[in-house]
Amino acid sequence: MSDKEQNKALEPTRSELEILQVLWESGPSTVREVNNKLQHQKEVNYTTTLKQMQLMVDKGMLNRDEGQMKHIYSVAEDEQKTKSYLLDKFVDSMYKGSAGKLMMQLIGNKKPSKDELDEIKEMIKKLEE
Amino acid sequence: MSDKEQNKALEPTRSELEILQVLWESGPSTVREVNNKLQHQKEVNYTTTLKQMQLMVDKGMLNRDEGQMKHIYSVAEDEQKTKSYLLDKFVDSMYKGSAGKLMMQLIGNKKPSKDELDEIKEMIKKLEE
DNA sequence: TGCATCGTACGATAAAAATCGTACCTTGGT
DNA sequence: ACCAAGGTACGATTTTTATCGTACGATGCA
Repeated sequence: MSDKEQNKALEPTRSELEILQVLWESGPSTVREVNNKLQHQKEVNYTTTLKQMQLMVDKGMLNRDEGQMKHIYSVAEDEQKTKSYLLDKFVDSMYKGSAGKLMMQLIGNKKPSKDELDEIKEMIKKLEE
Repeated sequence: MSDKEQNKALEPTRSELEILQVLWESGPSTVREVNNKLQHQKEVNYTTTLKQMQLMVDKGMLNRDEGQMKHIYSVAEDEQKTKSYLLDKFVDSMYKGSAGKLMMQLIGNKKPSKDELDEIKEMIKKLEE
């Protein structure tokens, strides 16, 4: 797979991302299951979701198990890999690659909980060793 | 301005974001200046950038000073406001709103420099007070 | 004054993304 | 064997985003 095609699998469009999120959350699913979850957020026709997921298979973004009539779809790329990729792109484009700047903003926007803060401190400690 | 339209001014498309970034970096500029900077990243026709920026004015995303022949464009929304908005959306959709989770990932991805780590620790300390 | 240069306006079009209708297949129950 | 229910396939279309060509107005200067 070429780099460009490779990136296609990592650069979901807005509605592709919605589908990925359902699959990340629920694990391998049928189209109907995904569509049902999507209905919670927006109105969308079953065949629209079906088509969308078929296209995602073509792009290598999803895998499909055609064993049974109800095909089972699962994400092709590792969840973390995709999220890392998107996060990096986000940091690079919005904060010129400075993780620190983003964190400043983040802490200002959403106050992390005490538990989360502890976890972060833990990570920092490990990094410093 | 309705909420939906309001959000339009805060939800740039990919190429709109490229233009915003130039303007954030350089301040108010002419189309030619923006286009020149864009050329560093990709090949794009002058009139394409012009049209794009005109559309952005229509959306309320940019302001335009037509005082001289060379119109001067500037971003309409505050840079921080837009970035906050996008960051929130990103955290919400990718990390279910957990700033902590994102930070963990961030620390794992881009090893922040020692200085950045210190800065972060400083912020955490302040938050805990 | 004529003309090359650089600017805007804007319709047309291309390309990408999203949506939907319809045809048709498979399965289980009666 | 039939049919209702629910599945896939896929072409067509709509909507959104991106790009460009061409017309035409301003300006400066030989």
